Amino acid sequence: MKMSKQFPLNALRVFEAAARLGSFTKAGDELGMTQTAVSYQIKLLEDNVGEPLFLRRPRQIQLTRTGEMLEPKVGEAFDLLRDAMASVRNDAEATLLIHSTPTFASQWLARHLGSFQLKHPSVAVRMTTSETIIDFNREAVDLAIRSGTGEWPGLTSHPLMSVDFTPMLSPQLAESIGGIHTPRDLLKLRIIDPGDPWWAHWFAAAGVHDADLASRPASRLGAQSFEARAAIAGQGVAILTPEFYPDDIALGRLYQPFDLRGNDGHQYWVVYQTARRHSPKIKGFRDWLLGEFSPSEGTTINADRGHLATHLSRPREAT
Amino acid sequence: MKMSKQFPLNALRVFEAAARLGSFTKAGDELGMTQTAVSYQIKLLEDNVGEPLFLRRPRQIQLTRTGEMLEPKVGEAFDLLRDAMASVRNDAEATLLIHSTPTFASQWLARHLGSFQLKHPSVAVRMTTSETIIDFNREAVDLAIRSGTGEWPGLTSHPLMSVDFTPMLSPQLAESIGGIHTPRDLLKLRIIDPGDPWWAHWFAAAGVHDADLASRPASRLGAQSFEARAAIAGQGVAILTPEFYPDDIALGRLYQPFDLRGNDGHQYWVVYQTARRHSPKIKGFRDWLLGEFSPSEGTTINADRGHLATHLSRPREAT
DNA sequence: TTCATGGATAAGCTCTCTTCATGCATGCAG
DNA sequence: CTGCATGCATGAAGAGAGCTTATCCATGAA
Repeated sequence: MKMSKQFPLNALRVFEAAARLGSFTKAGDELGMTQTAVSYQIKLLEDNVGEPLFLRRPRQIQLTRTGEMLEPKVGEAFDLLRDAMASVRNDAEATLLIHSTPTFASQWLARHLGSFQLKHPSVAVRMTTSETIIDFNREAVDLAIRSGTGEWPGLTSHPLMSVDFTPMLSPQLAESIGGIHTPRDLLKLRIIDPGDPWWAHWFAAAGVHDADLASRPASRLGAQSFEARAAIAGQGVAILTPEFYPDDIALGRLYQPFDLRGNDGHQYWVVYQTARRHSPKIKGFRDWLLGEFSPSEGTTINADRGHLATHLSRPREAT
Repeated sequence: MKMSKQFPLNALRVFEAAARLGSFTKAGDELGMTQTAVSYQIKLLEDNVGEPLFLRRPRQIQLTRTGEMLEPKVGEAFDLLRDAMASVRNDAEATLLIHSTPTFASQWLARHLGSFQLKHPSVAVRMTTSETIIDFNREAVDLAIRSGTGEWPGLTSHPLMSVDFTPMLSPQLAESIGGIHTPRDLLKLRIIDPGDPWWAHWFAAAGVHDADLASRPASRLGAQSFEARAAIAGQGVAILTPEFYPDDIALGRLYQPFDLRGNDGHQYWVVYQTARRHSPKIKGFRDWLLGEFSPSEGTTINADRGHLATHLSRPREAT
């Protein structure tokens, strides 16, 4: 015997409406079904209970004693369910869980998030960061920002910006060796995190092939922002993404000696589960984010479920 | 938009079980469905809420914050529903509503009901009476006893006893005219309710065709039991159903001068809605009642829904 | 490694539930 | 008092939700 059908749930919902409204027809209207269906469901419930719940009088129905016993509890139960669903739905819109790389979080989101809050005052944002790429199935995250190729099955991704990199240092440090005139000049200075493949990539692009980076003392700081702090403090030259430091550049704390930027083909993406693409808060954040990156145009392309994201939309500045 | 599907009820039930048991598979077992179906229902609910409710970890699932919000309320609501259904089901078995003709109620049921109570101590009997035949759709009645032909659409009827009738009077009254020797002797006495068709029927059967009943003063008392009281009090001769007065006969308060009994083809029946034939309390009462009327055999035949009752089972005493 | 566990996905079928059409009883208006 | 409107029941037929079977995948344990 099926435990499941311990009691006919739908029939109870119909009963609740019928008892409340005192009419099968009205109940049908409220529930968006015909009077016939209501009649059927009530009978179903009566069969299940083994006892009539309504007396069918000519132009009205009336609860039996049994029906009167049932009605308040059932009503209360459905109130609870309605309430539970409503609160969850509201809450579902109320807090947005964002995951980001630490760098993007501290260098970009931290400074821009305020404008999103202004636009969506009812949404509370909670942010988590990690270098690893999270699995939406295992972590409670609505939306993530990550770098990569943009191809993640089951997820939709929109490109935000390309991850360019170029050496940066404090103007004071540059002046200490009489200015940086050629890429090779950089080698006179301490290289922050010389093991970073970005350095090799950039020097190659700059035509410097004999830079002996491997022999230099390693000093991986982990997140790019730490390296930036170190560079600002004059501790050396770092290879950074300029977009992340507009303020430091404007204030003269960081200096980009060459226009040449490296790019390893990765970009930043905002990603979310394709199945949830219609969630208002997700849509809201995505649209805001894309708007921030291309004020004029709002190009957006979806990945089809389960395969191959698409991209396009030029990064704000190409090399 | 369908109001009805405000929220997916079945999905909520499944969610409740899954959240409680911490496993889709176990929930499926409890609900008597496959893991696949559980997965489907949960996804349905998540779509509806717009937010995941479980994190799918390798060998376990875990509620998200949203799921945790939902679980207690939903659990409570289903407890309420379960409780409501249980109490109604119990109550459904706990009280039995019987309707009867006043005569049968006072003359037969009143004296025998005790044995039913003994047999079914958990069932409370509430009895209503009226001369009219009640409509099961309009009155809250589980089971009725009525006289008639036994043919009522939608109802099942079992014959209890034939409604025989024969003149009865107090022995004292009989003696006051030197005893009752022939049917015609009765005409020397006051006839209680001479307009009752039973009298004409009986006199005709007795071969007395010139009894001028119409001219006698009418005195309809309504229920047969009142007429019996009057007869016992010596106020005249009444036409009664002897089975109803075994005690009065045994105690010498009523006297049946002739074996001849009239019968107009009606009998007493116990009837109930065929659809409810499996209700334990109804079955219990019916079986008890039929047992009382034929201790040896328990013949019982159902009427098919909507048509033509059947009968059989000989009344305890035929004419 | 291999096995066992637990969940997701795909496709197809079943049976519940719904609608449509109709009937019946009653109350109300003219 | 007749005719109309209201409200529920019944029966037949169709749609589609929801279930099952079959299969796959990932992980933790032996």
